[in-house]
Amino acid sequence: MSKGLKRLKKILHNEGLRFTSQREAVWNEIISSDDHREADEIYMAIRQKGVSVSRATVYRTIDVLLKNNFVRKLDVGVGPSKFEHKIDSHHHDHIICIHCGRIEEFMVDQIENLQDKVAEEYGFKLVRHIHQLFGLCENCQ
Amino acid sequence: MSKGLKRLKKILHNEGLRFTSQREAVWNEIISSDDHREADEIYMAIRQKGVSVSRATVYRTIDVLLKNNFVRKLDVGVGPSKFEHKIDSHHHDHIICIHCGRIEEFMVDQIENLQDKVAEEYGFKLVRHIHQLFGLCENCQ
DNA sequence: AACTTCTTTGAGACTCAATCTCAATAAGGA
DNA sequence: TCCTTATTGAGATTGAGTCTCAAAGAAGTT
Repeated sequence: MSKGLKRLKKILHNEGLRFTSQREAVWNEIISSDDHREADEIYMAIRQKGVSVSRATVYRTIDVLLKNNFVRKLDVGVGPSKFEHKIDSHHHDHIICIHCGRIEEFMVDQIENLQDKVAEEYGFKLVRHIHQLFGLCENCQ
Repeated sequence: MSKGLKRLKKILHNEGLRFTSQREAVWNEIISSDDHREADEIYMAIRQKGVSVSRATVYRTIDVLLKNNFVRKLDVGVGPSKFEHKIDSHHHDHIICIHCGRIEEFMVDQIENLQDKVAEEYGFKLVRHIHQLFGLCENCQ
């Protein structure tokens, strides 16, 4: 059994959930790509491969993965949310082209530290953050 | 005529739009509060005051104000977007309690500068950004 | 003021991502 | 294998936001 599958089983076990072929298919599809994809793209990709699954199950499985921090949800401000797996991937934020939709990832330690400081100042216990830069990429200016 | 009303007329003129009582009412309602309110709250507040306006017009007017940078849209991750006016208000980002919904504003020059640097690195011309910290406020921990 | 043109409004239909329903199915422990 | 309980899926539903289009109204022109 692959390392990834073991992780999925562990997550499901921790949540008291059952291991099903649908959940396995969603998991496999999500970890198979480093793209930022919407739920429907993931759903279609699974069906393309001949596995039977419903949209509802895709959304439900993504919710479980989100809750367990194996998937990151990305609201790009227009249209449906996008998702990316977090396996072997360190934290990063996004810079998004408002014209062509291109998404690049960035990570600046100093910003992360300043965020922590802000949270502390306001007495907040930080859980997550959204940091997205919107603009025009070099091809769209 | 108030300074605010003059501004509204200027915006409308610049966009080639007409000055109407509905647009005036939406504008007045928005600048009358420093809260972060959703479109429907603004709509209800206007009607409460006896002014007749439709939801569609509230959304349409907010769009005009957004486009002209007199209103900031705030997606808090759950439920409808919230709006706040930007009159006499400098730029800021938000730290949001995921339990009670409390919203505080913060602004760190250093973060803003680092963002500009990131955009430059990636060849992006920055248009706007979203920076939201989610966590538990002191009362909800 | 009256006329004309063209924008705006509003009630309600519509969109669409996401969630919910509930009967049928399947996981997994005994 | 049986039994209990979670899961699935087709389709209904939700809800924020947008669109439609006939009627109302703004603002320029005479």
